[in-house]
Amino acid sequence: MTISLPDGSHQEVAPETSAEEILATWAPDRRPKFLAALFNGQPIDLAHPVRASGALGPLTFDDRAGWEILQHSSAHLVAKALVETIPEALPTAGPPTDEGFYYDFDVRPLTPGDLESVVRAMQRSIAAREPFRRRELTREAAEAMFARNRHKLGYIAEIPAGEAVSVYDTGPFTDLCRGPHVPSTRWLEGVHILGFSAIEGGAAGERPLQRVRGVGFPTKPELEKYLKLRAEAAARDHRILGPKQELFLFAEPAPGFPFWLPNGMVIVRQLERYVTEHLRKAGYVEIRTPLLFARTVYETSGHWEHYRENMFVSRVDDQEFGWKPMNCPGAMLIFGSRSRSYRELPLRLAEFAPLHRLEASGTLHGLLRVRELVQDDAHVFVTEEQIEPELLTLLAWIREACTTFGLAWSYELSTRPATFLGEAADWDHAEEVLARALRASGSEFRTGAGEGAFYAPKIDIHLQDSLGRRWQTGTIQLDYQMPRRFHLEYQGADGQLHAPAVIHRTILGTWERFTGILIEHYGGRWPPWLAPVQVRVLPVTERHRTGAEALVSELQDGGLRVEIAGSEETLPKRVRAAELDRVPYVAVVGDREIADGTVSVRVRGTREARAFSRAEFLASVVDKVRRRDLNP
RNA sequence: GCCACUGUAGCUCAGUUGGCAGAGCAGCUGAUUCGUAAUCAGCAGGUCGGGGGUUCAAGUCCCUCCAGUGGCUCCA
Repeated sequence: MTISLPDGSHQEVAPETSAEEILATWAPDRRPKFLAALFNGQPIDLAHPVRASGALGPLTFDDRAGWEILQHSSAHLVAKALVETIPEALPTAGPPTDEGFYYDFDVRPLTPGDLESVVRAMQRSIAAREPFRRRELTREAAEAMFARNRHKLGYIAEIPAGEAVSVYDTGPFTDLCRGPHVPSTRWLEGVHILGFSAIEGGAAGERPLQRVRGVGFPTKPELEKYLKLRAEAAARDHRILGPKQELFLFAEPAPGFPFWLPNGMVIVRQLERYVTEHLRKAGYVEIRTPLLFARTVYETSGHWEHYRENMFVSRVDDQEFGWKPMNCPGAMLIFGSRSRSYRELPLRLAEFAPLHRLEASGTLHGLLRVRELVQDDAHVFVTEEQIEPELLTLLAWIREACTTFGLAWSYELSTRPATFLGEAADWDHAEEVLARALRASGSEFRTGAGEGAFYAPKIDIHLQDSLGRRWQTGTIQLDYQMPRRFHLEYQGADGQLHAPAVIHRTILGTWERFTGILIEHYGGRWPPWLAPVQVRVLPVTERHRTGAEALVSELQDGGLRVEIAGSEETLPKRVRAAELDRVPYVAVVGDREIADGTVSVRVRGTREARAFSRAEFLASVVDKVRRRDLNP
């Protein structure tokens, strides 16, 4: 038998030689990293005998496939430990996920105490270095083995006839599994249980399954590195940092409805200003339409049929009024309020109005998922020919915006959902136009099949915070439905009446979610242009207050947001407080500074102070702010 | 909305088998007037998430509601 290896070399081996032996001979020094193998593109156990000529390569934790194998083996370990702890538990399935693995059990609700026992059982198994052993059974033997577990019987029934039914033994525990696995539980010493929760069971009325989630690493130090990163992420959580920096808060009688505090409003106003500057340049006009509309408007727009479960509805004089969840109906009514000419198009109507969405209570999540929100929204009414150039302008703007904020972004093309307005052919066309614009702008994108809005397909912008988590913010939707439903038309150059298309779009998305992401992305270290307080002035002693106040006025006259921290506390303590508050610039004024007209400036994150002339300091900060630099 | 868990001072937390509600930080007052990450002392701050129940006695046990957290479902 001839085996070809990844470096192009070949080995002649006897049949039934294990993958491990072949790979060990091929790369003895790297052997400890190998946790499985790839034979002709198929992952296999290292212990698996090779029975034919072909291409063989190793899999390590650094390969995606190897990573998944380790996650899946970790899931088996959890199942083994849980069944040891609760013998009547029925394991169902335990696949790898994007961030690790889970295993679902048909069992009574778990308690934290159960989890502790499970962890101990896992540690015992790891210490015992139990091998994962594959066995292939007949279908009948497998059915007999799992007779007590109807979930497993269901999986067995799904295995195509003719395909082997394989199980893996880990010590006395046996699980139905296609494999492959790591050679032994020794590989799982970096396994960590992230949590447990109930999930929807199979059929209605069945008890929920209990899901145990975790993540595995081949070694403890790798796990510790991951846990450290998670701790950092927790420290950046906007739900903690936001109230701490007095940006926003939530109160019990208003679940999902944010309160913006003075510091937070500074940031929101800066975002607003950033967007409106662009609106002016890009030919938009602003409108403001009602927050409530009678039900009939939503019947026209389709919201009543497709979005009502997410709407707040109020009854007024025996009439139902819905709080608007989106701005589109108002824009449609304005467009349709008089006859329109093609000369008015593209008509770009921007509206930053509060929107209300009755999000399910369990989905609320700080600023990232709220019930009252404000989008940097606009509706652009266009002719067919104007669509693509407009889309390209928008994509360029999004690129510019993400660069300004220092955020990484990605696109998702969300296509026709299960229930939708209009004709499938219109949707196919709109989806193609969006895809073409993305390609023309040189952007890569994923496709979210069925994720579109009920009235239009969309390009969603996903932002990544610095810890790699993804959030949807901006959106560009190409809609042929709503203009028709509102009977909108314009008179073309040909004298005929035509229906416009409308592009619904946001750039930053909502102030709420975008600010939440920024808090986590910056970890509270705001760029100077966004920082609620840009400069904090510290007089060394009370004698220097007048000098400090003079500096404050000078900086304020220059347009900066400045505050003074008087001498009630010692200087080192005030410096510490400023550093903890992440103030970009700390300006100290004492005898020396007053004598020579300078200011001693400590830039956030640096340990030493530098002397500037007052004018020079003001000019440099103003410049950073004007250019929207990311760092002070 | 579903399942589990959590809720004690502004924040972080302690509070034993049911038996007098505590600490640190923040805040306030006073002293100190200080040179780049914590000066000292004192004071104040609590419907123990809300309501109901068991008990001689409830922060602690039970029921219920609310909010939050994690997942699920959802997500223009």
